[in-house]
Amino acid sequence: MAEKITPRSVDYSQWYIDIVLNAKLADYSPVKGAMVIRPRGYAIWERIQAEFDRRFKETGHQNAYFPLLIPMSFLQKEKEHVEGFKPELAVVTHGGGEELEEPYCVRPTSETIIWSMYKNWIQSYRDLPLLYNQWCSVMRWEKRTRLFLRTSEFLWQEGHTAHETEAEAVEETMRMLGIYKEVAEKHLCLPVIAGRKSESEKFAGAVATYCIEAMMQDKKALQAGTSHFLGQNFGKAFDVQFQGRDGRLEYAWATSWGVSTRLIGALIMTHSDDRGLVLPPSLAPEQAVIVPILKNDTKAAVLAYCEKVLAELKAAGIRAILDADDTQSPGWKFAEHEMNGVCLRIEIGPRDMEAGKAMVVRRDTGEKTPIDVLGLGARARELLDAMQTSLYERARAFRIANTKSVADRGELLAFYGKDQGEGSGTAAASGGFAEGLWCGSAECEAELKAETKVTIRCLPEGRQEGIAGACCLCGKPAKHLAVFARNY
RNA sequence: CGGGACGUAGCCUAGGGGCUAAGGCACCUGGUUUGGGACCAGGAGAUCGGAGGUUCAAAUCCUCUCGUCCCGACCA
Repeated sequence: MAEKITPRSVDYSQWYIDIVLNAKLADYSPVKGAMVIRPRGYAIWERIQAEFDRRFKETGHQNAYFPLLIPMSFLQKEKEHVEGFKPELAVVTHGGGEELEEPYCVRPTSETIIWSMYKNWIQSYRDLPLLYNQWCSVMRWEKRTRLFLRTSEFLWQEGHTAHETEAEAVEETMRMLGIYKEVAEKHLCLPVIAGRKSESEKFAGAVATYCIEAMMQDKKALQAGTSHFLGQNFGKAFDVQFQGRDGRLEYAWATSWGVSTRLIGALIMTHSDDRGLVLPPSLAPEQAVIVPILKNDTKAAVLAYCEKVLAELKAAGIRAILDADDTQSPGWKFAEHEMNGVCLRIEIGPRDMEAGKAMVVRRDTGEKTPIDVLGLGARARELLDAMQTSLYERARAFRIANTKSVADRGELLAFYGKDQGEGSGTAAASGGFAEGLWCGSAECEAELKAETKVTIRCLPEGRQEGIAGACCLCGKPAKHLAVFARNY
């Protein structure tokens, strides 16, 4: 059984790939570095999208769409931006059989083309704020790719807003970070740390980058979303000036923020197990599957009974299916639905039918409970809710158990082990999150990275007050509390 | 872009100069089954990644090429 999935303890990376492929979430494509998102994976993305999109709209944002291709010269208008993205651009040099006068790049992110348009749309403070978002794909020519986590083309949303004042833009940056955290925790059941990036880790062209960071089961960090305060960098680069209430011209203040299909990778690496995918009920395409136990003499009766149960589940608002295929054995179906991450399995055979019961099995715990078919919808709902809570709590407990406060260099190095090795990714290899004080110098950061591959994931929000003590790297007076980890 | 491994059916693997390229999984047909990945019988599926060369003879040897994976470097 389950020879299809490499256990996490043997090879975490391979386990992850096995889950993605076997649960039919995605597949490798003929295009190097690009993957196909299959219907089962896309269905999850659609549910994630729906949660974000609703909140974007509730906070006043509108969806729009900008071109895939961006004139190369646009990228060059913001110095740091072009430096940051140039190495990973795909460039279009020909069109209609002729060489283009000016090459286009395939968007790696859309700040530049969007701000080139904002110039036309913003003249007065009355035109602000402009709160636009687009759902699209972007392309970054990555040298080394991993399904969902890093592919050359990926799906995401990018919000781009323009504001009258710095304070408003900062507020927007934090509002969106808050929405990311809320959806990550409530729906993806990912406990995340929200915080600010260090200078060296921030977005190319931003004044400040904020992020949410999650811990995967191998104790490595995964950046799950980012929100940038861009200051007036793009306003100036694209000459987006407006006349303010005082009659003076000022450059617009900007933010941008994004989450991508990488979230699906986070979902997998946080909750799934050696049997396959485990999904939070709120995002699972199938929340329950009824597996009938069919025997020759009782087949018709059991199936009819299952149909009634299915109707009751649906009436209770549960996304349920009936697996009536009689060419596969129940055991085969059990394994298959576990692989696919169906939250509840409801076994119904002649014995259950006689007793008016169904055997309900939770995907995350494997717990089996015989439940009266009368009122099954409501009970299933309770189980799904409990599962949603417990996935989050379990992940949170895991993160806490693998987070350590460190006072000095010795403790930090001991926590991560001298040699990073990556251990080809066995779950024990990565240490976890370390919390320590930091002086703020890029040298400390760079040195640590070179030595151990550990980086500052973020400076957690709300914990930066009253910092006193020595930098855990160099011993000089500290300015920040930092969360350290190896990351994806 | 450096180091390594590898391309044989949808997938995994055998065959390393010779006669009809072998097996497992998956697939199709029929039947018996069905409470943790069922069984029997039959069937379909391959110009052995591509090009060139050596040879009476190439999946097999040589050269080139394309591609994939792993490890680095790179990377929100």
